Amino acid sequence: MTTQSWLSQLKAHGYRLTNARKAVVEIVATTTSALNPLQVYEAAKSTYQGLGLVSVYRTLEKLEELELIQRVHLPDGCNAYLPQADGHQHLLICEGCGKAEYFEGDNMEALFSKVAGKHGFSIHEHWLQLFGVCSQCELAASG
Amino acid sequence: MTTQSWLSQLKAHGYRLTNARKAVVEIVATTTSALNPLQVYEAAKSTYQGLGLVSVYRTLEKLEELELIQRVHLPDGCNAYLPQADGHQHLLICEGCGKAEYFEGDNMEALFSKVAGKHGFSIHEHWLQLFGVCSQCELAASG
DNA sequence: TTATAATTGAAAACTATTATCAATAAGGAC
DNA sequence: GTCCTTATTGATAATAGTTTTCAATTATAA
Ligand SMILES: [Mn+2]
Ligand SMILES: [Mn+2]
Ligand SMILES: [Zn+2]
Ligand SMILES: [Zn+2]
Repeated sequence: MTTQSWLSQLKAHGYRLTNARKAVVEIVATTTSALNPLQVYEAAKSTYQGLGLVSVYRTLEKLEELELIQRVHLPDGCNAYLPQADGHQHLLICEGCGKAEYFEGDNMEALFSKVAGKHGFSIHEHWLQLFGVCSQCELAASG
Repeated sequence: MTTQSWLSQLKAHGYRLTNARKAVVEIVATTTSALNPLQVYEAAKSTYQGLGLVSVYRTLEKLEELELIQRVHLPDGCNAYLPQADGHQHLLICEGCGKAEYFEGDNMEALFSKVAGKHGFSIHEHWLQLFGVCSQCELAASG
């Protein structure tokens, strides 16, 4: 289970397993939509009542260092986090419910070399995100 | 000239042409790299000494409403602005000097329909940004 | 069980952005 | 040009989000 594996990795890196960290990891490791620190705090507090918002920030920072989560930029905020994808993947995000899914298999090398040549840049990295509506939200809207 | 055209558009929408607005427009309309409010403020102050940071925020807000500028998300900040592209274009950004250029002609319909089918989403929008090094920075690094 | 040091939450500090407000000045009427 | 109206201004205060500080707590190894 992801939660346990993340806790093991924290431990393996010398971090102690505290109630605050367990509660935060439990939320972030299993979320299907990107969450900001306040959203994590509110969700995790129902598991561990004594949790402080500061510990959420601190734990997110560590999870990001360990590359277990990644920051996601959205139209209405740029500090939301999601479990990190394996390898090079891109995001597909539902504008209705916020559900985020990764996809891979973009093949944009041709585009990149065309643009690189035309503009005289050498390209190192790219961001690609798709926004749309998931089937569940589609149904909810039409039903 | 872009600066004049932007000022005309502000005027056409009933906004008065003030020193503060002129100074901000002059900077933002001619920049080649995305600037955040503080950067605009500092650059524009050399034109109009009395400028207040608040007026930069207010002017940027209006320019965005008039679709003369657009917000750009970067790895180290999400509140930078650039003159808006004509039609649907994407960004190519230099990691060295911040120079931003637009490009068009991505053809990603095949990718979109593949992803849409596989994930059961209907796709409405996409973000694509390329990061790299421009020829000038390349030279500076090697020379 | 005990000792140690990492971790905690509360509070204070900081930063970026927005709202308030009296003074100013742009632009239309004359 | 002068006058009038009111949009706009910059200073200031307020707010929101995030980080730092710090004494108390607690996870962990001895
Ligand atoms: Mn890719
Ligand atoms: Mn496109
Ligand atoms: Zn949805
Ligand atoms: Zn460059």
